[in-house]
Amino acid sequence: MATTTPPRERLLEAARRVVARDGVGGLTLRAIARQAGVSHGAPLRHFPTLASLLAAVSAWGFEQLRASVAEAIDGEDDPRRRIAAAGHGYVRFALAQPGVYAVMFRPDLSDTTDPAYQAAGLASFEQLAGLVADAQADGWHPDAPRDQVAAVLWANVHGLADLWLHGALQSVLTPDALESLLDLSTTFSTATSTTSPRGRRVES
Amino acid sequence: MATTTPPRERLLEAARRVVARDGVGGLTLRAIARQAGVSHGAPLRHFPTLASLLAAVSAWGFEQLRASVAEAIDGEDDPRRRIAAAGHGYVRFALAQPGVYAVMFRPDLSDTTDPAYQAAGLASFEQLAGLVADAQADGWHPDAPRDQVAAVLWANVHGLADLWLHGALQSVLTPDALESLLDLSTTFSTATSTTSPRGRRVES
DNA sequence: ATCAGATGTAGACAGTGTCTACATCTGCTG
DNA sequence: CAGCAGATGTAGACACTGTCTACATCTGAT
Repeated sequence: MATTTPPRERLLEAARRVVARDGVGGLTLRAIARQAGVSHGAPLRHFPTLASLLAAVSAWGFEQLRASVAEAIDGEDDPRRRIAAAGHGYVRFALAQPGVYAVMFRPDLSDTTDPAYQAAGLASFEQLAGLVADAQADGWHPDAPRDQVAAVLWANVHGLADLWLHGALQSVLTPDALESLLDLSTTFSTATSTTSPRGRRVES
Repeated sequence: MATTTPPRERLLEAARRVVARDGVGGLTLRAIARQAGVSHGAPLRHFPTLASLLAAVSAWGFEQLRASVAEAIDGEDDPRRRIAAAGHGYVRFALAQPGVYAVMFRPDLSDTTDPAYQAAGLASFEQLAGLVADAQADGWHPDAPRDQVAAVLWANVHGLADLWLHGALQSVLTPDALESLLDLSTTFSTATSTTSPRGRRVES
């Protein structure tokens, strides 16, 4: 006597299946309806528009992303190593759900004004901001604005994931280079360094 | 007696106008045709498909991107500062042409197998790889693989530009924070630092 | 002048998101 | 139990899209 899955959930799962199989190009309202086994207009009973359905898919993605990061940092104690581990968890999610990840960052597909979308995205950001705060308390870039540091770290891993999924990097690197890139990236970011380059000017 | 612009060029310019006005969502073949003042089927006389037309737009974008970076690094001598300046030139282009920039990194819109697209993208990458090689010759991360370093730097600025244009960062930062983020990002990347964190383990 | 190629037009087709009118099913209230 | 209200689904329509095809025009070389 398993409780029947509510139609909203079934539609979201159908959308995830479709985007995993056909990519964002094949992610149409009617394809989702077909995948869910309902008529083409049925999804609009639960979402006012395709963009709002995809916003819900994105919100789900942000929650999974947060879980993937949480799992990756679990067990690490050093604040800087936790940040590096978070990057690995981030990229691991993007590789596991490339279609969902693409939808999450495509404002022309997802309705980015959706409250659930914004809340999930913000929660994910604040997860990272918390890690930054811990590292700053540990002496790492203590004077830099926390949210700006978090934004830069986010951009670093997002750029890596996005370019990788785009295929731009595979054409110039070996197909297994992503792990090395991540290590290199966190080496840059979280190096124990003399914080500021104290104006080492090269006078001609 | 100005030589009449060939139809290919007029279509590309029309596409740029449309995406600048209506974003990628409004970038349809028919809207481009209307903007160019021709019938809806005319563009297909010059491009086999919409995706190939957008690939040409992207190729144009990569050339402009390269020019923007070239202009930004002009005058800088120190290799590390040239890399930082390149980042500013990169982001400046993305902000100046947000629509074109979006098309450039959207494989579901642009035909990424287009030879001109790939060539322009590769040339842009090699521009950056050259800057990396110069910095490495100057003692900056001399042992890291050049293309991997270039890929990470590219990811850093691309992630920043992409998240910024997406609007994700404006909601948590002030609208003029992008410049600060860029500086912070290059502080991370090109800091004069002890290169590796030499395994500073914190045993519980 | 005549012909070929480049360029453009207009109509068709399947597919899309969204709307509307109509059906069914489910649970509550009289 | 009867009846009703809301949730859920269906089927058809509409305007719009990318692409194809048949037909027109215009330009330049032979």
